[in-house]
Formats: sequence, structure tokens, C-alpha cells
Amino acid sequence: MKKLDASVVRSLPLFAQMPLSDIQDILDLARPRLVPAGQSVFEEGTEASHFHLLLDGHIRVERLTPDGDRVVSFHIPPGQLFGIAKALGRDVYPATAVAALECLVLVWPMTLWTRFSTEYAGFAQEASRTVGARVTEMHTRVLEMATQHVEQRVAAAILRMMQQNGRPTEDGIEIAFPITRKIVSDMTGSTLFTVSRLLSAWEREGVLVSRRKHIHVHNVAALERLAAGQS
Amino acid sequence: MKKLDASVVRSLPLFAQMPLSDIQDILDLARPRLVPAGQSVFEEGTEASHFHLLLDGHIRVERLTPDGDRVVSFHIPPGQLFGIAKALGRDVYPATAVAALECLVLVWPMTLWTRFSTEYAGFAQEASRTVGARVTEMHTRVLEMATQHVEQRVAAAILRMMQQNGRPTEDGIEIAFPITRKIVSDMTGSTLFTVSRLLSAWEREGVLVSRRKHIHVHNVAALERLAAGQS
DNA sequence: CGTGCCTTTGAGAAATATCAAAGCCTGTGG
DNA sequence: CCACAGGCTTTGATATTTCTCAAAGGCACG
Repeated sequence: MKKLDASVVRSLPLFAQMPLSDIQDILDLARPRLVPAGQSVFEEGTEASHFHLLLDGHIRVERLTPDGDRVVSFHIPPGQLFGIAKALGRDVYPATAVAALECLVLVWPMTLWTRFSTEYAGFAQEASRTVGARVTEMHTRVLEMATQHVEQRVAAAILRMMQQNGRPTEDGIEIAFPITRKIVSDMTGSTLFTVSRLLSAWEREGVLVSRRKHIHVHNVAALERLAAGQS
Repeated sequence: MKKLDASVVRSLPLFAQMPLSDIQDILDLARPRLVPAGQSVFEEGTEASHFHLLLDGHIRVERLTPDGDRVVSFHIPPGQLFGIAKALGRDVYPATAVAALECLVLVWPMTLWTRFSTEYAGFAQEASRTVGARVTEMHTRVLEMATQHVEQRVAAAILRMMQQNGRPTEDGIEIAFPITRKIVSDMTGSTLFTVSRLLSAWEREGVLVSRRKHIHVHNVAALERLAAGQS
């Protein structure tokens, strides 16, 4: 196992306030793990034995209903902590984390959580911030689902993915991970049929282009209007 | 201002692991505040200058959409911390807290948050647990809204309020704070008309009784069946 | 004892799901 | 290099849920 170099990660918010020596200490305790696309990093309801940092790839966080329906909570971009059950005062993972594409992950035993929180400046604070951002996003989704129509929710979901995980290309901003109609419908509480119709309509209007599993947004302003329900 | 007595609150989970002297220190720094029914304790988006502990009454946590729709996130029973923006790494309150009925609240300046978290055993952990419970509930609601019909969601919302804030009476379990059709619809992403129809139907079937602003659940099992969609 | 919420009920409209069928990429294995 | 299989996507027709709008009754508090 090759040694991890602190300089690679020092630009992440998590480590921003830490001296290099602290970062190196933390990295020396980590185990790197390569997760193939489609495989889960951990499963909802199992013992939260480790916490994780995503270095590369994209994680999809899912929950299952009692009758097997899947709901996608959010996507995690590189640089973020995840699987941090301890920050929620929990002993089991509250959701399943699936690699949307091949992921490089750092893994620490959860027993180190308390130590990291107290010993390293900014660690606990950054963990709180991560939790806060997720709470806010979830709150926003409750709000959207309660008050908006499917069209607005789908537009908002695509907008959010574009903002958080977009990559500019010559053909508009591309969402940086594979994304099917089914997954968008799972995110918005809709059906893949309705999502397909919406995407087709938006493609006709020049708002975006979608090839199989990929979405390129052309007209951000139009998408924002759709999300706001002004059109 | 009369002095607060540690023995009153020592049974709360927040203070369970703390010596009486610590509890007294914490209480000596608190300011009590009586909030009349219907008044807000703090408003979404304003600077999070204080954090709070509910001693008596019931708090309703709300958010407003850009176009003025209200969504009720959850209810807070006595004994819980709230307005703990710092635990989410935020500087403004993420939502508005309204007194569902007259409330007695303890208030501390947010500047004490970091100190309490580091100095008092179990404080940070209990705060995490509180955050975790709210995240879990919100997660559950996203899931419900995404996969279930209005009838199931309304049943689940009433069931949850009954479990978290129920009071046994001779006439079934009563939800311990005033609750209108409009609020139930705001909680479930529905309309007061639909909620009214559902409650009327359930009353005919003997599942519950609802007078103006009050709900008594008679048949818990039936309500659970409705929430599960098995009927 | 009136006025303002809260609630009920009905009829019609709209959004979205469901079901069915078929087309189309893409990666795989021959 | 080609054909195939499986998953992804499109589109149409129909069904259903739930909202919207309208009108009126009733309870509680001042």
C-alpha cells in the first residue's frame, strides 16, 4: 500500500485550517479503497464501522422504502466526507452509498471520529458544515415536493446536479456522472415516463441535450425559469 | 428574574450525564423566555444569535417558499434543543420556530455554544443526536412524499404526531397541541380540502375523532395500516 | 351576538401515473 | 467485424388521484 501524500488533499476545505503535519497524521491512519461503478460503499442499516472521504468519482446516496422503492437523496462530489453516522449521533448508516462511477475513497475506522473531532482544529466544524449542507438540501427537497409540480422539481434537480457536479464542455455544461431517467424520477418522486417526456420537450426547446445516461445543459436561464415555475 | 433550579431539568437527556454543578452552571447562563401561542421564537434567515431549549409547550418549525407557501417541517416536544444553527455550521436560522401553544423556553447566546460543546460531557453528543433525529425524520418525509399517496402521508403524519406528542385521555390518544387541517396539509404537501375529506372518512370508520383543532386517535392499528397503504 | 377563522361537501379540471408496445444504443461474444 | 441481448428511452392511450374553485355551515372568542 503506497503512502498517501498530504499535499494532494491540503486544498480540501476539511484540511484547510490544518498544519501539514496534522494532515499527514490523519492520512497515515486512512486506508484507500477503490470502489467500482455501481457497487455500494456501505449499506443502510448496517453498523457504521467506518467514515469516508471521497477523493475521486461520485457517490449516490439512496434509501429504500419498505416495499422496495428507491429514493435518491443526493449526490456527493469529490472532497466531501460521507458515512459520518457519528456526526448524527447514530450507530448505523442511515442510507446506502453507491458509486455512481468508479470512486477512490479514503476510509477510517469510526473509533477515530471522536479523537479527530477533538484533536484537529476545524475537523468537527467542517463535519458540522457538511451535515448542515445536507440538511439544508433535504429541507429544500421537502419544500419542493410539498409545493411544486413535477416539472419544476425535475428542473430543480437537474439544476442542482449541474451546479454541484457540472463540468463545462464545448457542448454546454455536462453533469459529471451517468444519470438515467429512472434515477431522476427516483430523485423527484416521479416516474421515468414523465421525466422522459419532460426531457424530450426541453430538448425540443433547446434547453438541454440528453443522450443515454448523459445530460448537457445549454440554457441555464431557461432551466432556472422552469424550476421557478415561471413558464 | 428568579433563579432556575437544576433539579427540574436533570432528567432531560441533555443533562443526563452531567453532574448537578455543571447543570447549574449552564442554567445560570440561561435566560428564560415565555412565548405566547402563535408567536415566533426566531425567524428563518435571521442571524442565529441564540440557541434554545424548550421546557414547556410545543414548537412548530416552518419554512416559507419564495412564493409564500408554508411548509411545516416538524414539531418539537418539551426537553429538546432547537435553533442550534451552529450544530449545522450555519450562521442564520434555517427555519422559523413558531409556538404552537404558549411555550417556556430557555435561551443562551450562541457564543456559548462552542464552550458548552467542549466543556460539558455529552452536550455535543446530545446535540448531534438531536440533529440526527431531525435529519432522519426529514429523510423519512422525503421518502414518503416521493413514494406514497396523500392518504398514506396524512396517516403517517398523524401517527408521528401521536407518537411524539400524544397524550392518553379517556377518549383515545390526543395530539397535545392545536392542529388544523391547513397545517396537516402543509405538513404533507396536500390541501386542506383533501385532509378534511380524509379525516371525515376516518371518523366515519371509527379510526379517530376530530373536533376543531383537536385530534383523538382511537384505533392506532387501523391508522398504521392506512399509513402502510394496506387498506 | 356578530365576526373571523375553521371546516365540510360537491362538481369539474388538471396533472401525473399506469400500462403497453416498440425503437435504439452499446458493449459483448462469437 | 457483426449480430445479439439487455438496458435505456420514447410515445401513445387511458385511468386515477388530487387539486381547484365555489358555497355554505358552525364553533369560539371578544
